[in-house]
Amino acid sequence: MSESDSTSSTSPSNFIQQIIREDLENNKNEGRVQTRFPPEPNGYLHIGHAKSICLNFGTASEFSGLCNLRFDDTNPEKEDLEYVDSIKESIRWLGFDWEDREYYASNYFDQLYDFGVELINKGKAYVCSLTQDEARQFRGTLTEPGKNSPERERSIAENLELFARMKAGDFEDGAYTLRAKINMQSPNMNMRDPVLYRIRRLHHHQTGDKWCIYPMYDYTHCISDALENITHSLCTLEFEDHRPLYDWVLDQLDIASHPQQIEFARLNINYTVMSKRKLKQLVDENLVNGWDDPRMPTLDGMRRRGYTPGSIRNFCDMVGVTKSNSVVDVGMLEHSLRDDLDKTSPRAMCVLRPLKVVIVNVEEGHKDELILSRHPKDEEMGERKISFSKTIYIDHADFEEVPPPGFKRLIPGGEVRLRGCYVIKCEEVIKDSAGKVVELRCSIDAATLGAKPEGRKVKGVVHWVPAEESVEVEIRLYDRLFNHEAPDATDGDYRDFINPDSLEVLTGCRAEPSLRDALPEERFQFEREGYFCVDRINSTKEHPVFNLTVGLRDTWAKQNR
RNA sequence: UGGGGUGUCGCCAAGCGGUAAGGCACAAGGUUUUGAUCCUUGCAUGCGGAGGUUCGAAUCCUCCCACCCCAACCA
Repeated sequence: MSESDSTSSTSPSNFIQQIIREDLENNKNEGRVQTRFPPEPNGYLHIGHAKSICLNFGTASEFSGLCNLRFDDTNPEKEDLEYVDSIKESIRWLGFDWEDREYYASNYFDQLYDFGVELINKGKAYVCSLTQDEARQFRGTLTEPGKNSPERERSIAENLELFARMKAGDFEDGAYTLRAKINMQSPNMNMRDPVLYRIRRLHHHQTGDKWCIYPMYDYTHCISDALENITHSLCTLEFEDHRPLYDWVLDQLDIASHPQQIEFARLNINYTVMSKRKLKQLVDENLVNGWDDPRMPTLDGMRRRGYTPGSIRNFCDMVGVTKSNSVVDVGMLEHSLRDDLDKTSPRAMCVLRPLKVVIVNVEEGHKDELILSRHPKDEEMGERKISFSKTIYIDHADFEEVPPPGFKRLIPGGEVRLRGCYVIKCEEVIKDSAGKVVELRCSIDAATLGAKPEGRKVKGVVHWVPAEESVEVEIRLYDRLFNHEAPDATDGDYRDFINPDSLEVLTGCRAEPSLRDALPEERFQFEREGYFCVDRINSTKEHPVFNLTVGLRDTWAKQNR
C-alpha cells in the first residue's frame, strides 16, 4: 500500500468473509480466492467505488487471493479511454495493485460470440427482430406475464445464419437482437428472454471498428468472471435480481468455472450525491470546476482536496459491508480523515485574515530566531525555524473589542500567548476612518519565551507569522457541496440544494516562511485552523495555493452556534 | 398488484437460542503554549410490530407493517 498506513484497520468480519471462510473450509475452488473490480469506463471513480475497491482487493488479500481489474466495456456509446486512464490512476492512488491482471470485457468479444453460437446450437438463444417498442409490449409488466416473441421458435440453422450476419454487418443498427430463450412468464423480469447482443455501429476504445454487435452486461459479466476464474463475484444490491440470469448463462455453457455472485449494499453518504449521472451533470453544467473539484466525492476530487488514501481505506473498513441500504454520516469520513492527518501532518502557522500587530517594546530590526517542532507528539518529524520581529500578523478572528463570554483570545488591554513565542498584551487599537480595526499595538513580556508568565494565567494561544518574512498565499476554503442532508432524496431538484458558500477563496493570506518550499499535494496542519494541502493543479512557487482539506474540530465554534 | 431484498441507539454496525460488542455523533470531566490531539466517564430492561415455541428469543415459527430494487437493445 502506498502512503502511510497509520490507520490500521480493525475490521470486524462481514458476511462475505464468512461465506468465503466457509467455502475455504469446504475446499470449494481448491481453496482459491479471486475477486475482481469491474468498473465501466464511463465516468470517474468516487468514494462509493472506493468501498467496492477496498472490498474486492481487501478481501482477496485477506485470503491470500488475487483481485483483477476488469473494465466492463460493453457499451462504447458511453465509454472512453479518458475514463480508463483516470480509473487506473485512482485505484493506484488508493493504494491497490492489480499487477498484470488488467482485463477488459472486450478482450473476450471473440469468445463471447462463440458462446452465443453455442447457446443457439443448444436451442437456448434466438435472433429476434422485435423493435424496442414491440419488445416492451411483449415483455409484460411487473404483474402480468410476457408473451413469447413470434420469432422465438426460429430454427437453429436460421438463428445461426442471422447471428453471423448480425456480426458481419448485414443489418441496420437495432434491426435484430440475440435473445436468451428462458421464460417470458417468469416473475423475474430479467428472465423474460433478455437481450444478449445488440447491433450498434460504434467505435470502441479498445476494439476499434472490429465489431458492430456488442454483448450486454448480464451475458458478458458472468462469462468474463468465469473466464478469469473468479471465485467470488461481488456486486451491489440492485443486481440481486440478475443472479438467476448470471447462473443460467453459465449453466447452459460448456464452462468449467462458475463463480458465485454475492451482493452488498452500495455506499451512501449524506450531504452529497453519488450517482455518476448527477456527478457528470455537476461537471457539465459548471456547477463545480471539473471532476477533480475538491468538493466532489470523486477520488480525484478528494485527492485534490487533500484526503489521504489511508483515511479512505480506513473509512471503508469503518462502515462495514452488509446488505442493508444505509446512509453514512459524513462526520465518520471526516473523523477518519482527521485521525490520519493528525498523526501524519507537520504543523505550521498560517494567518488567513491578517491583522497587523506592531510590538511597541522591541527595537526596529529586532529578531528572535525561534525553533518550533513540526509535530507535538512526533519528534522524528523534526523542527522548523521562524523569526519573531517587530511587526507580525495575527488573525482578525483572534481579536475582539467586545468579546463574547468565554472568549480566550486577544482583547484590548488583555494578554494572549503567541504560539511558540511570547505573551503579548494589547496596548492600543488602531482603526480606519470607517471604524474597522486595522492594526494593534502590543507589548511583549520578555520573560515569557518558553516560560509561563509570572503571577497570572494567560489562557489564550494565538497563531501568528512575522510580517516581512512570511509568504503570501492563496487559500481555498471548502465546505460541503450541498446543504441538504439528502439532496437527491427530496422533492425538487438536487441542484437547488447546492451550498452557495461551498467555496471561499482567500487571497493575501500569510504563511510562515517554512511553507515557501511546500510541494504539490504536501499536507500540513495550520495550527488552530485545520488541515491544508498544496493544490496539485494550480499551485506554483510564485503563487502558492492551499486547499482546506478539513477543519480542526472546533468546540468553541460549536458552543457559539 | 408479481418477484427480489432489508429492518438492532441520532448515524454506521457486531450478534448466528444463554440474557444487547465497537465506531461516529452527543454530553460531562481531566491534561494541554493548537478552544486540536490525548485520557476518563455517560449514552438501547431494548433489537420494525403482534402473537407463538422454549427454562431461556434480537436470534426459531406465524402473521402483519415500513422501506429499497426490478418492466434500457445501460451497467
